Amino acid sequence: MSRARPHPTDAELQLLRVLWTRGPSTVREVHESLGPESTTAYTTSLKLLQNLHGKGLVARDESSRQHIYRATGGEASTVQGVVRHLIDRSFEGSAASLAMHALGAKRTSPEELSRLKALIAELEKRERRR
Amino acid sequence: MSRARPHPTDAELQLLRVLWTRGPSTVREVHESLGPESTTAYTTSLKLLQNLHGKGLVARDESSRQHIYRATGGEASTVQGVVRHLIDRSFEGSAASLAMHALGAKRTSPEELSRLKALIAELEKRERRR
DNA sequence: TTGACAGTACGATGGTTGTCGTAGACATTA
DNA sequence: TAATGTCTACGACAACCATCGTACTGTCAA
Repeated sequence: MSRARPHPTDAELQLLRVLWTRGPSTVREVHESLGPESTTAYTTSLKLLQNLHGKGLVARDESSRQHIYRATGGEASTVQGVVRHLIDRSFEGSAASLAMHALGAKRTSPEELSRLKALIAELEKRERRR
Repeated sequence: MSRARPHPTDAELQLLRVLWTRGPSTVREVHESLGPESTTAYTTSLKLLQNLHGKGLVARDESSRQHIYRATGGEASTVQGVVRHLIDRSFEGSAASLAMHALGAKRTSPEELSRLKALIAELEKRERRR
């Protein structure tokens, strides 16, 4: 039985995010995509990527000297795993509760609100079709 | 730089939740409100409550032998702190992104969807008034 | 060939977390 | 008073995480 994939930690998620947007990348590319607010050392990024590799959340191509990492899971499913865990653990299983707290926590642009409404409409349609 | 009020961890948040719904309670009351799926020892709950006390997230009345704990912050502000941190750290600052991932992660009842819609409408009204 | 450089591997460290065992203080009752 | 049970305090523990320093390996130009 192959173990379920473990969840990435916060720091790991940031690196995964780079891989999702950039596609397969070397350690250096990932590290330098982290933006100037990240002051951590190169070897920290390297180690985290290696940890992710150990967890099976990224694969790597070792054929060239510079290993090339890519995320094995899509963003949607990976993030949903993290979020689902959070919901169960801290929001009594209610996704809507988390969503509402999120909207209360930070100002959200009208455009994003529209997209959210569209998603809700979609979910309602699906619900009605049950 | 010590933060004024640190965030509770997952396990601590579960205890806080009990205090928010039950009101001020003894350790035993909190521990037994945890439900049967929690198999941890009494002293674990005690220690976590003491940690929360150390963090300033709960206060306690020591006048009687059984100390009585109560949450110092309201649920809304405390949870928002946690969620805001999560949004900044893992969702590129977008509350809507977290909200959408949350709704994608778990099925949500029509009733909850309605409440969510109401909140969005409220936010939009506020936005228009800017 | 050798020096400088760029890469990976790996161990060490310090912090946090969740968990529990045990010791000691206190109350209640026989 | 003594026995028993309940409570808090506290230390120990393993696991996990982020971080970095250092060692090792390979490449390439002079």
